[in-house]
Amino acid sequence: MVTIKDVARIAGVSIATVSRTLAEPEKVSEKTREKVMKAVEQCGYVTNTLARNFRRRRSNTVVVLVPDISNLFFANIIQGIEGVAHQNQYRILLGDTQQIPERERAYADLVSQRQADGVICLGRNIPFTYRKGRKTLDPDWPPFAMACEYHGEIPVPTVCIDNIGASQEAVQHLLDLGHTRIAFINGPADSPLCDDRLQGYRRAMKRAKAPLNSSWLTSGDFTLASGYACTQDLLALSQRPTALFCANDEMAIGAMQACRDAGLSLPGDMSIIGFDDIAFAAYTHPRLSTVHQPRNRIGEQVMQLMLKMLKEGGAGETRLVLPHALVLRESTAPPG
Amino acid sequence: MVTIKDVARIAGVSIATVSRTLAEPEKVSEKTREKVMKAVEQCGYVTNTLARNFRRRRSNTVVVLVPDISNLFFANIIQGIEGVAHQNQYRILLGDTQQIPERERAYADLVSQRQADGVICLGRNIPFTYRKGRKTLDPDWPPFAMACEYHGEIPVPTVCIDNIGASQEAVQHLLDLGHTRIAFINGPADSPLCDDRLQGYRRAMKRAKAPLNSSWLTSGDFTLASGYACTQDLLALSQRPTALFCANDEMAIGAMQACRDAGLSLPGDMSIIGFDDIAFAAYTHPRLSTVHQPRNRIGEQVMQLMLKMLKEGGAGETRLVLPHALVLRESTAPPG
DNA sequence: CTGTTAGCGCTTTCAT
DNA sequence: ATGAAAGCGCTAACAG
Repeated sequence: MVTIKDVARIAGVSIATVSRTLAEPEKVSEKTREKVMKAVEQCGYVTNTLARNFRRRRSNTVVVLVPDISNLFFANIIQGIEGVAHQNQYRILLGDTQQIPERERAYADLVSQRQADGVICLGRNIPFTYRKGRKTLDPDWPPFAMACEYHGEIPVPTVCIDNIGASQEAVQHLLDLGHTRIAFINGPADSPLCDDRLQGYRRAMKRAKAPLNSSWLTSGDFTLASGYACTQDLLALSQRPTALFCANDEMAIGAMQACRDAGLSLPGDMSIIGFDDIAFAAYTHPRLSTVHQPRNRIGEQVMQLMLKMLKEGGAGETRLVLPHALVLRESTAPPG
Repeated sequence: MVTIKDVARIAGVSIATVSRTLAEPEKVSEKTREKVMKAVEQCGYVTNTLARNFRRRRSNTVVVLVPDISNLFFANIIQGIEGVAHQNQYRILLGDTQQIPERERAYADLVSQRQADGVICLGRNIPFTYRKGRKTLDPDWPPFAMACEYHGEIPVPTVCIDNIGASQEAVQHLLDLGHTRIAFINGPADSPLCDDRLQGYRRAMKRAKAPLNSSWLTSGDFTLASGYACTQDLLALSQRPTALFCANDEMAIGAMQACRDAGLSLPGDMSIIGFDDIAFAAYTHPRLSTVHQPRNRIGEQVMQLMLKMLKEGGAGETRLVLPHALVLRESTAPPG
């Protein structure tokens, strides 16, 4: 293996000079720089980043915890994160946690082991141990930020959208079309984000004086299959809803299938609106109306936030709320 | 920061003993082990993996190069890779290359920098420089394997399916239904995998003595939009096909939409068959017939292969061909 | 079974 | 502007 020593020997300078030339070229005379660069080329030297990171006590790597990479929603967020990371010489260590606390912990531990400098979490669990009821950030935690999700009590720096507002708008759209029997297929109940979407739903229904029927409140796990199953339950009700608001597009697409299988025509017999605006939403039949989230930007912004924390330590009580947009396509119509 | 020295001091042993206790507990007396473990707990010591990796000259990290993580097909493969990696104390550094050579190179370089021990490539490009026309593995390359894709000339260790056979079966299914005017929406022409799928298509058509019309051969880039666009072109032809074979499910779903927009009924006016069997394929209208690939297993196997190379160096001319399966759903029918 | 010791390759004072 | 030297925290001979 070619090391900095070899380069120094060939160039006839000290290893310190080689190191400087590579890291801070402006601090070295032009003549020396040339000599060194020639030597580097000649022997094919590549900096051993492992040694550098070890010495510098940081890894230029950020762990990104994803609940499930086979959930399309996260892909664009990751691309956003990765783009900014790449521009800033940072690497992304992707952890697909499947919401398993042990795996979340394992990845977060990479920071204590100096394999990573910070943690970005796209799921709803904080991957560090903390006393239940804690309401402040623990100064012992490494640089840590969340995207999409947020914590109910601890003010973790976060990039997200206004889930209450977005949800309310989606339901309002259904109400505006004349629906009042509107069911909601939400995500897991223990998620603050889903809490907010539920609140938005409630708020819209209440404001419109539409009946709130608890059997119209179901929750799935964001998969196609769970959307299908929840819809089957909803269709079996004696008081059938005429419209469905789903907390993500996958469940909405599952819901569509369940309706078709039950012989309903869409959107005539059932209006359906989703959330996220994944690419597939524009390719369903009928095309799915949904709430658009700026996924790429969410990723970019949370990585920027992380970089800031890495440089300056702490980011205060940042909560960056990015704009969403209702995208109306073909899956909603006035009640038959 | 708590280091191995602190633990040694508290436990009253040498740092070597601490290191041993943590790495090879069986080589240490039980009494010492207890002392050390207690000291570790007491001061909250965590091994600095960066220092360890530096000393051991390996990182226990494998780079996975993905052409596009927002392409669903890759997600399950990555999950397979990650699962096996995790079990073996390996980390995955995910590189979303967008097929940009510069980015592929940048990620592959992590190996020369000792940030990673090997490279798994899910795309079709070899991320190392090599003379055009080379037909053998370069011994200077780090442990390197491909999944799904493979190289036309260089015998890179690979895990894949029989693309010629799978493609042939898909087209044969269309032929069996009575179609002869079968168009093919393939992926990018410079991909060996797509070459094989084209060959399978040709073989099936030839064997059935069906007409081979070059205007029925199109290629997209595996996205929904490209499937849509290719289909529009196909529908504008005076000699319209009655069936469509698409090289992935996304393009097939795009094709479905284009057909519907053109007023065709599915599968009556147009049979469509896809490739991959992503989750969405079972939730289209009509449900998409397709070729199933064992994505999780592909990922698991390629990581196993990588582990083997990492341990033993070199894997010979391995090409592991996993079984595929035709999944018939509702999107294919006899020609109207 | 345990301790001593010599680095791994690099960055970073501190002199010069 | 450059060099000498001191480690970063850990592992792995080697000796005892």
